[in-house]
Amino acid sequence: MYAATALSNPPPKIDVSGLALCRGLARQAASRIVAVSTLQRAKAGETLFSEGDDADGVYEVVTGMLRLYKLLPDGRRQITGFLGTGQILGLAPEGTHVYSAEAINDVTLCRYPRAGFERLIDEVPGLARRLLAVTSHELRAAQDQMLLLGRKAAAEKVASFLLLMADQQGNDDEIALPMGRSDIADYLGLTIETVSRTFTKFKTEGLIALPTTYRVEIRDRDQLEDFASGQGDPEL
Amino acid sequence: MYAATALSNPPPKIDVSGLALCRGLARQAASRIVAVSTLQRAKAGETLFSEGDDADGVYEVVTGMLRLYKLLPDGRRQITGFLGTGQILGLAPEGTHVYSAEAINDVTLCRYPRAGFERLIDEVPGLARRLLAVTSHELRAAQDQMLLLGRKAAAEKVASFLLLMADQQGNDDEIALPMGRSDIADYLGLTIETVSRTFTKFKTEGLIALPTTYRVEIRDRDQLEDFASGQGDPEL
DNA sequence: CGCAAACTTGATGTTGCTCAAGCTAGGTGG
DNA sequence: CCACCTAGCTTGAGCAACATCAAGTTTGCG
Repeated sequence: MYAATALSNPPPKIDVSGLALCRGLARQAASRIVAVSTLQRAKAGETLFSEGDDADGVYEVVTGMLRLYKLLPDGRRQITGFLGTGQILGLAPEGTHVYSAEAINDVTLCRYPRAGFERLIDEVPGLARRLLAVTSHELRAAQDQMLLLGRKAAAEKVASFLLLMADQQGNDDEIALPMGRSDIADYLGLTIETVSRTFTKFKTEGLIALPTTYRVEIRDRDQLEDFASGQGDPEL
Repeated sequence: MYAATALSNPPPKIDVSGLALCRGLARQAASRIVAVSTLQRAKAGETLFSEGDDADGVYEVVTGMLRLYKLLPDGRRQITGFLGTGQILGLAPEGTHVYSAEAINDVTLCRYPRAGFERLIDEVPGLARRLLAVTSHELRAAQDQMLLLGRKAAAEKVASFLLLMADQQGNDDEIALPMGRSDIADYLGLTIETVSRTFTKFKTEGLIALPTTYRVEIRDRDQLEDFASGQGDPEL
């Protein structure tokens, strides 16, 4: 089912049509991009690259999930995003990565080395535009996250997070959370204790169920959406 | 001195070479872009467009300063950026603006209407790539801001803000703050009272001087930088 | 079955928010 | 030209939300 399974040594042909970076491009354009790409794997917890490293290429997540983050000198961490299948990372026109990237679980990636990729941007029609769409979409997500971090209360942050995850995963009310509580806390600008307490509160109120620590079931999406937009019942 | 002054009815020729959007493009490419552009002005407090509006075009700030922001239904506001001379806004590949834009003081803009601009992206060599650089740079700023909003304490936020403004303005220790305290508060995820108290504290400690409400002089950049990166003396 | 890591729950503390007065500067009209 | 007026800034006192510190408890793995 997963490409990762099929890939277990030695890696066979990639399913070209599935690469998100090529979505919307002509067949010939897509095949030129695929030509420079290589598959890469990372184990859970492994670091792909760190903030400040030379950007050696662009990556696309094939399976698994990554966390992107920035650190303060004293170790405080802000996770800027969780990336799943089809999402792009590593675009760094200024030459160095501005965030670190780690695998949350085992991850398969498609890597486009910098050298070849840079050339393709100018040569492959539509590619620059496709990348523009990708970064614009990321920018939009970043702005939503700024609103969340700057102006939402803890319960509103957690509700927004659950709905975002549900959205990313398509399936409406059964969410997988591959990341731990401390990743969630560092994504929402909270502590793990506050995240945990809020989960418990939502469970007690019947908004969600927690079959396991890493799995959430949405029970009352409407009320969760009210919370996420700041209209939740403050009594709860 | 300002283009705004020179422009007072009727607008004369634009100084093409000064348009930031065209930076790095060939002369002929630049002139095609300028051909579709029009000048536009906005008074202090005026709204350029609101979140959810159809994106009718791309803008470049020529003089003055804008605030970009998002709102929650109950009126809580998060300012996602302050834009000065040479900065681009309004790129919205999905067709609608994802933030609102207002003039802080009187502003002069260069507007590239959507219709013509879309075509140019495909036709003008290097333009798509130039736009990619612009959005990548914005994305970088957005990620810095996420770290600030999620993980920095009040004094660290204010110190970071002052240094950012100093940076944007080039001149090292005399900063103009065209925006009011409530704009600063909504940018940093604080209240105006906390911003005001922190300014007073920095002044008392000799890190800054406040000749007027809208003007800051940096007196001890090193210590301000320590604060901004979270290494400031917690005793202060 | 035992161990360690991660999560949950509880008690207490602190930062920054809220509410409430003053204060100041800039603009207006007498 | 000056006094007034108002919007915005500053300052203060009390409070609430979330962080911190400290045990327990669960989960998954060897």
